[in-house]
Amino acid sequence: MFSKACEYGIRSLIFITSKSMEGERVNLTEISEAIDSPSAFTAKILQKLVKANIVDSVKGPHGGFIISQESMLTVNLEKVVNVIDGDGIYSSCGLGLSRCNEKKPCPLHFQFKEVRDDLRSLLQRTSLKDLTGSLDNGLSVLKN
Amino acid sequence: MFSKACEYGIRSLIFITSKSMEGERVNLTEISEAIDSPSAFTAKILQKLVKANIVDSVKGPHGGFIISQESMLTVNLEKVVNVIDGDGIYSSCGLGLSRCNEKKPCPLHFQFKEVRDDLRSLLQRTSLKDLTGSLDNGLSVLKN
DNA sequence: TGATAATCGGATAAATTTGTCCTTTATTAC
DNA sequence: GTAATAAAGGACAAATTTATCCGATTATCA
Repeated sequence: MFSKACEYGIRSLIFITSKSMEGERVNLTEISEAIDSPSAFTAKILQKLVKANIVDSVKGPHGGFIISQESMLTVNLEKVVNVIDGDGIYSSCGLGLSRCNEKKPCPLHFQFKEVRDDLRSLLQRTSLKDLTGSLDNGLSVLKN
Repeated sequence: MFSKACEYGIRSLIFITSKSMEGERVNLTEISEAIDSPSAFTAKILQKLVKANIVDSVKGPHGGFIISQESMLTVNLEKVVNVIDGDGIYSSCGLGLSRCNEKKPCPLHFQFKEVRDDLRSLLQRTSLKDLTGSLDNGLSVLKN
């Protein structure tokens, strides 16, 4: 569904958000251990997210990544997915046609559009903060 | 969403089904032209679908691919996707955790499961024949 | 029975995604 | 200011997906 990069990106952000709520910055090592991801690869993804102003980074000792109170409320998964994977997953044709729309649909267009729209609205209405609740009280995990 | 291979596979099957309803076999060249796909790559995918008994193939002059009346009714997209891409798209974790379930869910598990289940049920209830109707009366296309 | 038309199957190549390594740059603490 | 620390960024490597090529095999028809 999502790329590996996107999966790592979302998991990173959830972890960072969880720590940021307590005012703590987390560094790359902590992140990649917490979410069980290859650290150098995760670093690349975080760079993208920093450039997209989703997360802030601080260099030097006690540096790391942090998300502002505002961002954790306003940034939703749609934006995150869009930054990493692009908008293909909720906008492009299920059968791979380059121009598929109501006027010239693929045979699956109308049925598929519903599922795609549902996915999009799920991603839209889910903020980073929404995802940390279950994590913090131990009802969900970021690795296994 | 689906791999390129899967997209080509589904489009191929829709085209073959459409022709098979008129008792016509179609060869690889006709298929890859009709759906605008690389023919050698499409051949590989069709091999898989032949082995999975979704489509029949006949070698030699006037050979080609054909789908039985029974198959076009009983084969649904879930089976096709499963043969080509595996069942990951409707069974595996949205955030990439290897073991994610109600007991040990990822933070997105329950919301994501709904969309995934909707996708699965769409694929389950859609047979190959279902997809040919709009194509035959020109209301949908397989390339553009 | 031979020529031909078609799929089958293996090897290989190109492109993309995933992942690593190393140097540079910025920050903090001493 | 200097050393230690952490992200940034570039180059490269591995793995996977996408795609091509070609010989082998099989079936049909004249």
